[in-house]
Amino acid sequence: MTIVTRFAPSPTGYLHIGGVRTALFNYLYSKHTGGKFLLRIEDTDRARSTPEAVDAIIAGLRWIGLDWDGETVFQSKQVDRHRAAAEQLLAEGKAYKCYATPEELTAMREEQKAKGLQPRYDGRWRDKAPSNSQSGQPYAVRFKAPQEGETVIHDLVQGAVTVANAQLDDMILLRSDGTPTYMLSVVVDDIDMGITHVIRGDDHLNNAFRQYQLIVALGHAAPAYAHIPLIHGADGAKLSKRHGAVGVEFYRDNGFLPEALRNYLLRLGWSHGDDEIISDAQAIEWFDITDVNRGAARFDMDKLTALNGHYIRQTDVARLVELMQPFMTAPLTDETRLRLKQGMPGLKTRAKTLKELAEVSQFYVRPRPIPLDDKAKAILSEGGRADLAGMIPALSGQAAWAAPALEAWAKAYGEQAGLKLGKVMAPLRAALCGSTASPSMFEVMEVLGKDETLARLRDSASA
RNA sequence: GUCCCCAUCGUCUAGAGGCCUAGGACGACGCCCUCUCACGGCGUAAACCGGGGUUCGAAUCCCCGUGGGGACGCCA
Repeated sequence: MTIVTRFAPSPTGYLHIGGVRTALFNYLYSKHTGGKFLLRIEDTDRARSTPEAVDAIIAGLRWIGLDWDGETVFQSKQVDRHRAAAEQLLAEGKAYKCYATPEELTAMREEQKAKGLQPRYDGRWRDKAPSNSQSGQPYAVRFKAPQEGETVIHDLVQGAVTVANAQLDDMILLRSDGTPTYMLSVVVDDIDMGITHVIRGDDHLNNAFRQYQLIVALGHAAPAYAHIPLIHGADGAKLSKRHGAVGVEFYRDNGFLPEALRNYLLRLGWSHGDDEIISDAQAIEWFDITDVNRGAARFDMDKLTALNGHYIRQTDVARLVELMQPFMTAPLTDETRLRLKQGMPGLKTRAKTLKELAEVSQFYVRPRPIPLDDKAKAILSEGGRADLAGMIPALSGQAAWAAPALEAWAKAYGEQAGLKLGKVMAPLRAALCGSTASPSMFEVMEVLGKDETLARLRDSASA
């Protein structure tokens, strides 16, 4: 049997980071088993679905690198199929018409809550034929769910989960305006798409019982279910908008690498011994849905950031220069691009995000005179300027302009001037980089070149 | 409230009854490397929610409690 999984987000504005993990698990499981991974947009909530939101989901999946098989399915285009399924159940006596109004049902639920009961439909139209007064009125179609016994889901993650059928009420299949509900749509679409494994957030676990019954009523075998725990925020509650960074675009726009996010998300609720850095190939080889933990995991930005730093260090220089460009304040010229490529080995160990990488790289691309931060200014005013003035003539005569030669020069100069090496380097750093943190100054001087180096030093010495 | 799920360092986790004096990673702290900041290396502190069982033996199995989470829509 070929395994077919799907990711079925509803387009509500952005691609939720928890959704990305769900998609990742679906993707990985299908790849691991040599199956297919499908995408279905659950856009049946006409009020909330927008083309922009659909685009955000697709762009987000592309960015994170989760490709799906076949055409994207839009649930809204399948309504005829959904409605036909409801009609079938109605004809078979497995569903019935309910004439209760929304107001009436709200009142019913209020009453139940007041009595401390679980609010649920009381089946008032389950075995009742409409009277004459109702016959022309709008009605909803409800599923005639079994009321006795129990339903058990053998969940691949949660294990056997049992619920008493008495707990489940008769869900609505078709609204009074004739449109299908989510419960009906998922089931019909999963059948039509040949989904064998439903891997989704465990906020759907309760729904699974109803969907299972519905599928069986429609005469099909139920798929295997795997309800994975939700991602929680630092406070332990379901990750939501108030936690801040919930959309994938946040991570993309703040300089995270897709491979880092993938690796991080994979390790949330799943592990392979003590392995932390896991390649895509290893993930596909090792991942099994039954190994996913049952407890929810909290999202830890620090760990993601550390992982991102690791992947940045792994990434080759040329790719980093391209990736960091959107974070640069000005477009690169041929000269600055070359400097960045040459300086990148020293730059990339100093940044954990592309955004930071762009920041620590600024001094290579800024036009003279480069701005100095407060600490750099302090170094220059506390004697640094005079030290620089002394170095400039000596450096001007330096012929071999490569890091090792410059280091030899600096040591010799320090000895001769009675300055410790650190004392020689600090003003150079301040003048050349405008700060007190930088890559090795010898490397910086080499990359900048003699002319630019001396020009910057003169800028500061004379300021 | 009712139903369902969960429970190992601050966080992510390893752990399938003896391998556990509980391992790794992030974070924290200290040291080393060093022209600064990073990177890297070394090290320290830090956890089995509580109570009962079962067993020769329990982080691992069972029960109860407690705590946390999720679901209870003519939303998806």
